[in-house]
Amino acid sequence: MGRKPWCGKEGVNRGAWSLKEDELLSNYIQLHGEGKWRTLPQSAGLNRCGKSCRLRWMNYLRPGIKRGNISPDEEDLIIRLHRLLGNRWSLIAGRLPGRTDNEIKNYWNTFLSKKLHTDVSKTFECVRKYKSGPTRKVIVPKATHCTKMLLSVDEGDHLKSNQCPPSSTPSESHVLNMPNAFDYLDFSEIGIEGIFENSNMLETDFVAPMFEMDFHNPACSLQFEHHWTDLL
DNA sequence: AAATCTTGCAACCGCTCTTCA
DNA sequence: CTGAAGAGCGGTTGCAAGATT
Repeated sequence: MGRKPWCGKEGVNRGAWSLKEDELLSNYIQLHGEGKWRTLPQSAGLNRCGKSCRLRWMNYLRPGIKRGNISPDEEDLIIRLHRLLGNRWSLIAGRLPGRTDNEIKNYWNTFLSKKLHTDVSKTFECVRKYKSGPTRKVIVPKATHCTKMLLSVDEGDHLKSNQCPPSSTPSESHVLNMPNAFDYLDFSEIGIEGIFENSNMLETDFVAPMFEMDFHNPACSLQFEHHWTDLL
């Protein structure tokens, strides 16, 4: 005995919702409240899948939904939250009143992923220039402990299962497989302004889709530390 | 002006998680 | 503990509208 499907594949309306359908759904939910999505369509007189009704209500009909015009502040928040949470659209949406996970996901896929792709290229170019430049007149506050690193999602996934590198010998550690420890610093802790003060790049331009990882084990942090303090 | 391509977004699908009997 | 139902999530698709050729 399998589980019952949300709705039959045939006989229900699909595609764009009509005004009348929206009205029926809104009226029903205002009277009876949300929930029981499977049986709602029949009770509300809708020839729709319950799942479809839920989606329509959550993303468009629910009171307080904002549509379009993502403000610069909201965009900035989305970028920051995405860096922290990844593709957890519902969690990100939870921090943006009136915005839905679907809208944020669409916005990310159509605008921000492209924008950030460009920014990452700019970032690597900037880092390259910094490292190869003849004059490096910057003063960077040196952190004494590395307690946090930003890793690419793949590496983050790898490390999540091993909070510490598998080898106690740094040279054998997979950490060295990272292209450059410089790329993995959490600049918020050591002062990105100093690093880029002579470049044309703004701190706000330094945005990359990275996974933030905290090291709760101090010994573990120290294993990583020399990889990046050597660079400073 | 017509055909084709691109883009943005609403909606769908399949899966997982939670709840409850 | 188990399994079914309810709910939610994230990836993907399909289509309309605008842009380009």
